[in-house]
Amino acid sequence: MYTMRMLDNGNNNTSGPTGAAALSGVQTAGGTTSSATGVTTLPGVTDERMDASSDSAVSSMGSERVPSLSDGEWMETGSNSSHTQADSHYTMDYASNMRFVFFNVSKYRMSYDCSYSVSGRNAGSPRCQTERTMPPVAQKKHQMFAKRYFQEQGTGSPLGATAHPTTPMKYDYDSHTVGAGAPGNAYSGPIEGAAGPQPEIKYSCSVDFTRHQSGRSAVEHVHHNHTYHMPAESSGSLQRPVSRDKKVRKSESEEHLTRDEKRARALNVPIPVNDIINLPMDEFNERLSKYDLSEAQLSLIRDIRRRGKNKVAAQNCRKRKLDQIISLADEVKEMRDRKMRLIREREFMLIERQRVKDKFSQLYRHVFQSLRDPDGNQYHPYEYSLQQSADGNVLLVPRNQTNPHHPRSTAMEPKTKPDPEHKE
DNA sequence: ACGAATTGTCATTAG
DNA sequence: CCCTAATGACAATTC
Repeated sequence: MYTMRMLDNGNNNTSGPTGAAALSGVQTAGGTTSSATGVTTLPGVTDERMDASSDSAVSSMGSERVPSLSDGEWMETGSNSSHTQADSHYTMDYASNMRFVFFNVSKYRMSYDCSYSVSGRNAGSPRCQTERTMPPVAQKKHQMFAKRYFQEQGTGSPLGATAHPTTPMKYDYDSHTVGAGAPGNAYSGPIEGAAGPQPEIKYSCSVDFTRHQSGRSAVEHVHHNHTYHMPAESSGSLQRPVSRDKKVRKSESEEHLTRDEKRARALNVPIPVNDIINLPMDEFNERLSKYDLSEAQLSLIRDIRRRGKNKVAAQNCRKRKLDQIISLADEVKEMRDRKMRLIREREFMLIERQRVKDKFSQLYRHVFQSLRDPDGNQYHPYEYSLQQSADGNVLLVPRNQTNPHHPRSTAMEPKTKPDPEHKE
């Protein structure tokens, strides 16, 4: 029975001391595993080889990332255009589909309602006794170096020779391969609302809606598929929208293959890519055990599974990040609104306070002026003031007896409310 | 040509 | 210990 671990071992064997192949550029540099896996092993398959190179991560990073090798190139043999029609259609289809889902989220190729985690798969994962060695981590720089090295040298990969430097790499990849979730969905909430009045929020709806359209011909637009993609089927075939027109050059099935699928096909991997990626470990291992797979195949399978899962994870991660940004934007808006409310409330309270103050002064004057000394004369406000004692009684206090610490307050602004009823 | 955005991948960490 | 999700970083590509 094969396990991922065994796959790793397989890599080790093949690629040497570094262990799991795919991961290290060093390995690749060594001209071993992956490149061997994806490319060299399959001499007869020219397309695949191109694919492998175009992919940023064939089983081992090193050689495969040859920018010059464009998927488009090998997909569209004889065409200088970097965009195959298939690509164009795909892009448009996808873009338009997601676009109307909306906002930035529309940018994500996979549907987001899929749960963030695919947990639960580990549960039944069988343990392998063989040692699993994480590949010594090759630094990315090194990996890239390796890749470029091959590219420049034209060695280690057939691609080097055929690569067309000016041909933009074309991704025919369909994320739906991963079979992640259902389309259209989450993110139906208007971001605009979230971002609210804050124009500074970078993620505005407008950005993407206009994207992908420019530069497309009217003809291409015709083929938009405004339906949501369904999760990939177990068959492993990609769910890229089927282009309904003219490209008949290659079989449609072939055109819609992802890079990994092409690689898998090149190595005659008997298990659908979708299954490789999505099957629970136990089922996955069970499936692997049914075949007698070469190390190259096992290595590729392992990489496909890893990439596939990580791709979904990355998409979820980005979606989540976007969610957080939106959420924070909402929070900011909410706080701003609250601040404005509080400011208005404060202004109201200040006005109210002044109003009560004035009213009190008026009452104070009225009470004070109504007081008379034994001779029937009014008390002079400079000589007396009204003060409230602790028990609530209002006292008429001579100014000179007031608390010296209190600045002589004007009669019009007593500290406490006088009680006309309790004069002394 | 240039920069921003998007996407896939790798490396790493944590559960 | 193994597997996987999460995530930062990078590179390629697109717009």
